[in-house]
Amino acid sequence: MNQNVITTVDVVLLTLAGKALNVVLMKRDREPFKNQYALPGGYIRPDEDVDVTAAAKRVLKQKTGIVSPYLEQLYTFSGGARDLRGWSISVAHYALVNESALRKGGNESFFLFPADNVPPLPFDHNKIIEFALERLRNKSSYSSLPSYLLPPQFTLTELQHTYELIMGTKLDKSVFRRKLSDLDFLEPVKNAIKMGKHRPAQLYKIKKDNRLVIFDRTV
Amino acid sequence: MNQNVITTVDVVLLTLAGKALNVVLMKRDREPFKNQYALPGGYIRPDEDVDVTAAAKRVLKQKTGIVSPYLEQLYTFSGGARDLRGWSISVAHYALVNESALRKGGNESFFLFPADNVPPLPFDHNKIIEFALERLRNKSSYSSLPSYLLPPQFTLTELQHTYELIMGTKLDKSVFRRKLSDLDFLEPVKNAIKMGKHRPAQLYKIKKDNRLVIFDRTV
DNA sequence: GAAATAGTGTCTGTAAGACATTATAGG
DNA sequence: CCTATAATGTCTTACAGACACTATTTC
Repeated sequence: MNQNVITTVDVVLLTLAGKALNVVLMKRDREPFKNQYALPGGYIRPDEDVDVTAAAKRVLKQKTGIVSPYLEQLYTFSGGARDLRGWSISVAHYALVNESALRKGGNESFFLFPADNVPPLPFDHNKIIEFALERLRNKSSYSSLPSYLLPPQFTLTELQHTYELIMGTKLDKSVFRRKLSDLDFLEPVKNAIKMGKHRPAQLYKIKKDNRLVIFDRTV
Repeated sequence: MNQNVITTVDVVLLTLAGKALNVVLMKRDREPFKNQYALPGGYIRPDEDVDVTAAAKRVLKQKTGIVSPYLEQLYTFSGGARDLRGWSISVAHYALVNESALRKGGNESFFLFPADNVPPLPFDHNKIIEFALERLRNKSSYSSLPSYLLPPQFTLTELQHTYELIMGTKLDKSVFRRKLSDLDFLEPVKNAIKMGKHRPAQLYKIKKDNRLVIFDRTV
């Protein structure tokens, strides 16, 4: 049975750059919309991919060179209207990476755009990005998700600023730190101090290595 | 380009029956797993369905006769291992319906099973049901979602019991009602009173008709 | 010492939880 | 009257928010 459904994956890769949340876009190397900016995406390959998330990881790696520490299925976009080539499914994913890992691991073929100011894109890619941002905002309010945008070690102020940036709200320093210590998912890194023209700051890392921590309260 | 990916939808239809959460299952009318219980599901039909959610609604209607007041995309399950026929995608949805609407609108070809005691099912259908229950539990804690399991009019005690059943926790009556009135999404139905061998109870309905209400706090 | 940021302490208001009390039906 | 449930009130505690204060570095 041939249903003639095009099956693809797209990835919304987000990172912090220049004190703003940025989306990674690529110039399409083929028709349709050749040479236009779009999300990294591609066909599912049943012979290579064990499931759609594996497909998303493969596509991200092949197109950008990046292996993200956090990648999650977002939503499945579908229909006959979104792609000229026919009725299609895109299982969209989103991923987070810290900027230095992106600069180091990436193959330089991609471009960063401020997440709140993305140009009009082909297909329904603008909508997919909106979904990703909404998911990120929601999930950040009750999890350690924003830490994937930071390097492995960071100060509490850096973490707070990241939460503030994502959620678009100011947080009180004292309240934020009280909650963090209640949530008990960070640990100070011995002898790791961030210097500056002021009192130095203790560096922290996530306790459970590289695992998303879900809180029972909001930050 | 033929990718040979089987594209399907499955629906986890949940309802309240006998003071428990129940899943609707059907006996499969074709191979594989003919005559075994499974989730209502079917192929996506690009010529009929505008998107996957339309496909899920169509499949649910055709197989069970039911049009659910609430149906939401859940998660996309995929891979070469889940279906003998080949590499497949199932865009799973979940839906809620109150029991009397199910009895009235349904075509009697389905079966109810307690959601916490579903028999082993073909494909990854047990896993899909687990996902649906987890989503229902999560979303219920901060929304009016459980009201879709109740008739259009209900008492506050019935609503509270529904929340308790879904989330598996006891709630304090006074606290629950205080929060509900703060959340301001219910309205009493004039002259609608539920009688019994005790003080009669006021009947309520959701203010915004048939719309999911998201709270900024938990119930 | 001044500037800048790190890090902690204190007060207050509000909301949640526990529980008691009153209200209103049937028998 | 008793029983059962509806509906509301009260007290206490916990936590969020606001803000002040202290600490430690560079210049």
